[in-house]
Amino acid sequence: MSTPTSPQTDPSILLIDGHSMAYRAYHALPPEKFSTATGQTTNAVFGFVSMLLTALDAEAPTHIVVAFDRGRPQFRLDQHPGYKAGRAKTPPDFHGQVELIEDVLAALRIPVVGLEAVEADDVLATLARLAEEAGVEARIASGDKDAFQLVRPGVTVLYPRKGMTDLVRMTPEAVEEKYGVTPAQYRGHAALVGEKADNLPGVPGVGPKTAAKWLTTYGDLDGILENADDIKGKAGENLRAHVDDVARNYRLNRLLDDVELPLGIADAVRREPDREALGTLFDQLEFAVLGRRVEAVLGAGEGTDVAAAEVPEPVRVDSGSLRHELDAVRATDWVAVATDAAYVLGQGTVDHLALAAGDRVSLIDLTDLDAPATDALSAFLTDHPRLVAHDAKPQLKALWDAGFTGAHADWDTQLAGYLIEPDKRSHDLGDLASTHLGGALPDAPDDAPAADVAARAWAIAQLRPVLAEQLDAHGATGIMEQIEVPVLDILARMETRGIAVDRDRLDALGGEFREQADASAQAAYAAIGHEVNLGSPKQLQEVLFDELDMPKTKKTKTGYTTDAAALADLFARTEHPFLQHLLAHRDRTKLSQTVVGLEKTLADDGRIHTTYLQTVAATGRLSSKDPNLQNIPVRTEAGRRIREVFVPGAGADALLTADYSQIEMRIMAHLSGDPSLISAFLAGEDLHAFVGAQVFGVQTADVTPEMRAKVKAMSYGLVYGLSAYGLAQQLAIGVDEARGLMDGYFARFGAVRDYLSTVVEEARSRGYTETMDGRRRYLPALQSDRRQMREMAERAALNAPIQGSAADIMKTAMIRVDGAMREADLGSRALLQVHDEIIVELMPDEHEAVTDIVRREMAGAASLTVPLDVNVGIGSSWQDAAH
DNA sequence: TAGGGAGCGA
DNA sequence: ACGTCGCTCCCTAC
Repeated sequence: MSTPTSPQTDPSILLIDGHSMAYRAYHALPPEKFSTATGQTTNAVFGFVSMLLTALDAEAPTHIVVAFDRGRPQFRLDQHPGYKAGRAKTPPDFHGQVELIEDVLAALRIPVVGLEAVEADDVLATLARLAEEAGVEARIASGDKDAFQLVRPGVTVLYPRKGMTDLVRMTPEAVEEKYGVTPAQYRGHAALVGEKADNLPGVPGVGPKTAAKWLTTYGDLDGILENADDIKGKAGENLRAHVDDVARNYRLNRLLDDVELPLGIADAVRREPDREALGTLFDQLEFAVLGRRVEAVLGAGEGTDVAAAEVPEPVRVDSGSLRHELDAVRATDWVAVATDAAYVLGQGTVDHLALAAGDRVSLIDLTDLDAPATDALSAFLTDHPRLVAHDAKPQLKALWDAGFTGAHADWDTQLAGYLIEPDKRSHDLGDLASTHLGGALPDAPDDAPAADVAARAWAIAQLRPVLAEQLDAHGATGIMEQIEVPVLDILARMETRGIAVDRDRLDALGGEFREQADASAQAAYAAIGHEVNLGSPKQLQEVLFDELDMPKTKKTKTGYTTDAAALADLFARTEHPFLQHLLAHRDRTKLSQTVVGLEKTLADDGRIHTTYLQTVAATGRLSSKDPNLQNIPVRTEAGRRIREVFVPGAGADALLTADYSQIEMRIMAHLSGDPSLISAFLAGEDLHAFVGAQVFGVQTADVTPEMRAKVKAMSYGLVYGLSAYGLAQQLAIGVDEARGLMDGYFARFGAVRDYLSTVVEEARSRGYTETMDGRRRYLPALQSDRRQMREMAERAALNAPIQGSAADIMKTAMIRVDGAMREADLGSRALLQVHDEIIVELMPDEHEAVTDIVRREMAGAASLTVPLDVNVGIGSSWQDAAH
């Protein structure tokens, strides 16, 4: 498609009637199918944006403006106070969507015009005239038929049909075809027929056909009115009786093409979108598919493809020239490294490696290097103190696999992007280049994939100083260098090592769960007399609510929930055995699936190698995938049996688990400075019993298990921004009782309440929250005037400093533990991290030393006003090591 | 193939 | 409307 900045031989302007198109979208798309997690309806936004993309794609305009109605149409109201009266009130969820559309347009850098007292179509009519005078083709996208009067050579109206992406091109010929009148006659046509939506009645009994016939006979409306007396029949009679109405309609439906505008055609030149803002916005709107369409339509910075234009031709390096090349880049400050590392069948491969420093880019074909050159490169990757990569972790693993065992990274542009914008879903190099370099990466030519490696290295080299400066501005340089980079290396080693699994035991367990699941399914079928897919919520709803006529549960988007809590509740009411078997089946299939997932990822070396993601959790936590080892069951007896299959591997003789005790509550005590909470931790008492005693006004010894459970739920809930309603829901108690509990809590721990409200207010005024180590999370939604979004952001603001500080502490602990074990020359290594717990594989004779190290280094990872207690256990399996 | 429902963990 | 941060599975509609 055409590029916004390149000169065009055929300039054209796309003029969009914002309100009419948004309104059409609102009614064209079912709102229930377009709503975000926060409950925001987005059907109008979605429809508008897809229409916009379609039009941009099809018309490739060089200029664009969107006009919105604001205030009231003064000129028409003056003449006809009833103008647009009686129109259905705009639905409440429409207005907010117009704001969102304006947000999208701002991110796309599309100029928006909204004038008090002037309707959008008058603005468009004026712009169409200006365009014509400037020799610019105009395309008007409008759902308002009045626009048809503007059609002429050089001015086309795009009128939406049914779906939003089907735009009919109304040229002069198309208008004649459809209405039997010329565009110039269209106003008269509309005046005769009338417009219900605008409360402008026409001549009774005169429809499009008659109006067209009269207009062709008499030329225009004046001609008709002059000859009104000659027109026969009922229609003629009606016309004579309604001449005033028709004249009024004609005056009112004229679009003004001479309103004063704040911009001209030259100001409407298309500009590069703000991709960063657009990404954030589309994330919020949950427009994943549309986001990709934007890229397809707008191109990833096509036309300003700085990277493509400027990336220097790489120097091809061979064994003979390698040393010289390494010396050349060694003399520079930072050196960017990129590879084509990939994993195939659990084995890392890497064929090409590119280095970039300043404007010099060199490309090395690793498969072509002789042994001395390989050694030289290996030494370089080991010793150079300023290597920067993008998403270094998988590349390091591949390089280690390929024999470059000392390869390391000192900086990572992906981590930098993450620290700057932790809420973003992905941090592709291409995205960073678009955002910070003003142009996208060139596509890799199919015939020369290695050229892409060179371009990536070059982009990384350009990005490092830019991102380093931003990191500084965000106060995140320390976190990058002291925490994230060292952790990246440790994670790479943990992943490479993996954790050993007793395969036979895992298989046996899977069979056992499968059998139990099948038995439960059979029992469930028997209870209702037929088979049904127990995994289908839809079919379950039919059974429960239609067939068995049970009371309806809480609504979901597509029906009524069949989740475990609802099923348990239904069982309490109906005691229908089907429910019990269904719940048991759910339970067992879940466990069976977990086992299958583990079996699938169990590598030939008898170990499972998860992948930790360091740049996805907005709070600073890690996540784990393929498989996720951070959600292995632990709460039920059967679930814990899965933990028994994780065992020490060859050479090791035990596993050690070490976890922080109530780290989030301790951080809460520290950050709030609440004296009661602090003294509870200092006294080393059972926290929940202590809090229970305070809240219920009894001795600690008299706190019942029920009281303890309630207080525990509340304490943790507070960290997440729990409401009285939510607490009531969870504890199955009344909202009043829940509120009483919370009041009692805050009466005793007042500093906690103060802290929580301060956190939110500070975040609101500064724009971000901060962990103890200064890791920020930006929450612009705190300013939102949409309550639901704002409250969600407020809860995130409550939680982020606490969850994030815990994450920082754990990362620091991992670095300290790893360092201490190496320092002591121990062979034991950490294998897994589960947020507040690490799992270490113990070598013989190292149990005591590692236990000491882990205790000391974890407890010492932060200094709080309360102690950081660490529980340690050793055993023959993950389960056995639990304490 | 993408999104929803469900469920596991901290 | 009503508790944060994640990942994975299956089903279903497209």
